[in-house]
Amino acid sequence: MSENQKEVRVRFAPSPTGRLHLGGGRTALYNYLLVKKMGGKFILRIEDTDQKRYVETAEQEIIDGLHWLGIDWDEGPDKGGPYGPYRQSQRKEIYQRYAEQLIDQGDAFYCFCSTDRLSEMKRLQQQRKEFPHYDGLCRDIPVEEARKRIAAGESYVIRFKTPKEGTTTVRDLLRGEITVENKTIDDYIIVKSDGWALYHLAAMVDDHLMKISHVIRGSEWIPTLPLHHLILKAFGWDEPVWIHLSVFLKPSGKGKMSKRESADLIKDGYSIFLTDLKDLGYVDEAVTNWIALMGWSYDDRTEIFNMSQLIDAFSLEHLNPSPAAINFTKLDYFNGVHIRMLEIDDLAQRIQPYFEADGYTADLDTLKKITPIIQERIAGLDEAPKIAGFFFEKEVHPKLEDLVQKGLDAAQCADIATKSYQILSALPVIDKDHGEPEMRALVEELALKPAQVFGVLRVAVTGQKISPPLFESMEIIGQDVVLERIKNAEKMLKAA
RNA sequence: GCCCCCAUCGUCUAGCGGCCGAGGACGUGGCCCUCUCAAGGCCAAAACGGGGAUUCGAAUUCCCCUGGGGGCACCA
Repeated sequence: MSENQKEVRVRFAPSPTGRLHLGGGRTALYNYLLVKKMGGKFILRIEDTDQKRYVETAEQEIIDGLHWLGIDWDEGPDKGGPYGPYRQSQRKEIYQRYAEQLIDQGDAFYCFCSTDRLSEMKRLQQQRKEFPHYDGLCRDIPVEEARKRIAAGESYVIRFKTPKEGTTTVRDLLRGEITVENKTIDDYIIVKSDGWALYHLAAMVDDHLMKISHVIRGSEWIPTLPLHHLILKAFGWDEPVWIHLSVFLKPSGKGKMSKRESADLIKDGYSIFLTDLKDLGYVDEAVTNWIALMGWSYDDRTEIFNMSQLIDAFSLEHLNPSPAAINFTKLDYFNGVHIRMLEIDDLAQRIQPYFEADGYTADLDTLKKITPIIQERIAGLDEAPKIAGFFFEKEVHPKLEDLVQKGLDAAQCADIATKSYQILSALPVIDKDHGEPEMRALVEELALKPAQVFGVLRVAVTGQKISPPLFESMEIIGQDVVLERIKNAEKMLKAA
């Protein structure tokens, strides 16, 4: 296989330090779409070299979140693969070996500077309005001497030896060439004093060993891209195609969302965390569609996509490098659209947990009858019990003020209830053919507006001013219960 | 402070030199439909940040400014 037609291999490499959010989900999505589109392998790699920040539950949440979005991988910690292990914490020796190689080649050096000296150095530099960077004190300590000091027990880190002259240019697929002066690239630490490699070394080593062809990652990596290029060059390895995605900005467009702001969002029914979105009533199809379109587009009009359509349509060329503000109202729209596209049985099953969460015992058979009449009325799965919970209530408790319709008084509404009862009780059954014609005749007879007559019935039968279509609802509730509820409303109105 | 990235309606975006007196979508306003609420249909308001340059011709190319964002850890 020649250079330009090697297999597409991409990776999503999250750090298990927190929760999977929108930005991570999108990065994973684009990686996944590329692979599915081009044919190739998707690798999940866990970057857990920092044991201090490790969060026990994070890895599982990442896996759950990705699965929820419909993303799956070919190689990863949970499935193995030919280039494992896929958890960096299990690859410590590999990184040490490559770090040694860099030392031997003269591309890295041992550094014995104390953190005290380093922070003092940084303080002085900032005072002089310079950018904080390593001053090079240990840069030229001969390797033999350094190894003696290490043998004597001195603590050390390994730093990459950056050239101080010239410039480095790296090509990013959507931004073109990025050039920086070498003197602005610090002698970054690549191995910590505890022996663990840092991202800059570990990721480059793994990407090479795992034969990654395209690196799609967040733009927060652009500043260290030249360093990564230099590291790859020191090893003599091929470079992947670099693709740096834009960041997500808060809805106002002013900056990234802070931890605090992210936590506060939930109060408004939104969240940037994937697993929260599910609980909030969003369907995965909508979330996938939504994040796919923040930073990528297909053409000037198509925007409703399911996963397979996304795969068909995806191309790197349509990626957009500019930062995008998160627009939750558009997510609500996508959610409504995708909910309306679901099959009845599917939707019925998906709303069931939300009824249970709200304390209703909702059987699937009834749910399947309700689903068609609420499908286009809910913008989120969580809204289903709010609008249709009364179907599972033994009795409803309408408010008198709701029962009395605009332009009418209680006595008039009581009369409507009385007459409705007579009409509906005389029917063999209430369904889509029996009930509405007769009731419309009553509207004529009383010379009232449909809304007034149906309004009394709606509140009496559902207990709510807002409900799914009246007659379909009554059919599901059943004639006996409907009549009982009308009778009850009639009593309330007469007593008023 | 230094380095880097980005720049079309409020927001997400189409546009890759003439098809643009700038298209779509969300949201907003109005109308229609209508048993409530939705959904749906129609209409409207709404943008190329500024200045130079290149060109017969620039939203599209180049430069400067401005604005916004990201980075500057023994985190990723």
